[in-house]
Amino acid sequence: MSDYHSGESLLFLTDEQLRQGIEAMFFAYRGFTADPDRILASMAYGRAHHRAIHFINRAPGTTVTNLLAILGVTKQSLNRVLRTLIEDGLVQSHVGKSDKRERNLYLTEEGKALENRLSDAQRTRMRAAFRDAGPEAVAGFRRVLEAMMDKDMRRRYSDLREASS
Amino acid sequence: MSDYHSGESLLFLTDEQLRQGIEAMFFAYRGFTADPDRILASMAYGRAHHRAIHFINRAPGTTVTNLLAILGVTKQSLNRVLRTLIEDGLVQSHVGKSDKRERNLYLTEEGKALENRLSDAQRTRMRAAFRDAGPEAVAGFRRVLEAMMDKDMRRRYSDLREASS
DNA sequence: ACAATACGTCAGCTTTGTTGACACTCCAAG
DNA sequence: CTTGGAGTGTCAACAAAGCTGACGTATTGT
Repeated sequence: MSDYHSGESLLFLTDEQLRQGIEAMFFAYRGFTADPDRILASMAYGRAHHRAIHFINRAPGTTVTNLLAILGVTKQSLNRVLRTLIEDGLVQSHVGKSDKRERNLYLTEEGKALENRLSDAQRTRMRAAFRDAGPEAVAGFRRVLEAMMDKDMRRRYSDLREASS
Repeated sequence: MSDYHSGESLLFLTDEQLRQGIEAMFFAYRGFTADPDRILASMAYGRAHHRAIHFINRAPGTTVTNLLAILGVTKQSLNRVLRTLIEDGLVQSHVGKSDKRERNLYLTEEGKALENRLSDAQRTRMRAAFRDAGPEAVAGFRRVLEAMMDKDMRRRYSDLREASS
């Protein structure tokens, strides 16, 4: 079960290598969320609020249904988070212009300020990691992560990339 | 705020590039946990059980305190998970030989069987991603992830790598 | 007119994390 | 040999964030 093409240069597909990849993901994801988590903990917010804020900032005017699909949670779960953000004046919900059933979500100035604080913290770590590893490593990082996504998530990820052109 | 050394080849450190890295981590981590999650959902277990099982398998005989540090949760939280695993006969807890305060944790045969099912699912996806991306991309992936870890987590990660030699 | 869609909300449950308090065992140092 | 502290386990209470199911309302499109 351990060697697939013994002798060839497929050593990077060893079970041991794969396990190291798994553990690297686990430990790195912890680092990845650590800085925003610290900021959020000082307020009444959690990771779920961060995610909502991030993607509303990324795609201003997005609808609830779209956000639901991106975040992969239930309506009820998102709604709880969204309601507190709206009550606290970080997010605005406007009735859709063409389709009045839809709500278009926007960050307020205060919301943008928090988004900036959070993603600044996260970007700082990411920037340091990218710089340490170098451009080729970053390209590889991105390639592996993209290959690891579910098919629909890969589509949404690509959509977001194209949207920012 | 967007360009740091305009003109140079540091385009990979653009805020936009960093944000894409952030989103890639988010979507990829979802894929990363999706397969084991599906298996666990069919039992009475969750991700926390998976993590405990993984690291007990990785370092048989590890102590509770060590596991606590690796997983980064509280004693009470881990204990709840560990207790159900012991009750269900997946994990054995032996009183330490030299220091009888410590408990050395081991997987039973049944525990190993579950560990195998779970990590098989996870490895399959990881293997596909690694193969798609190629060995150089994998090396870059690992380099970036390692740079993204907290310092103590990086140490634990290296320790685990060395331990399997 | 009617079915489907988008959204919000109520109620209840689960997992996994948290604090705080307390007890027990055991090791080591005084 | 006593005593302090480390390692462990457990009780209680709570919070964040996910889930299902059910229901209501507004709006849209057929």
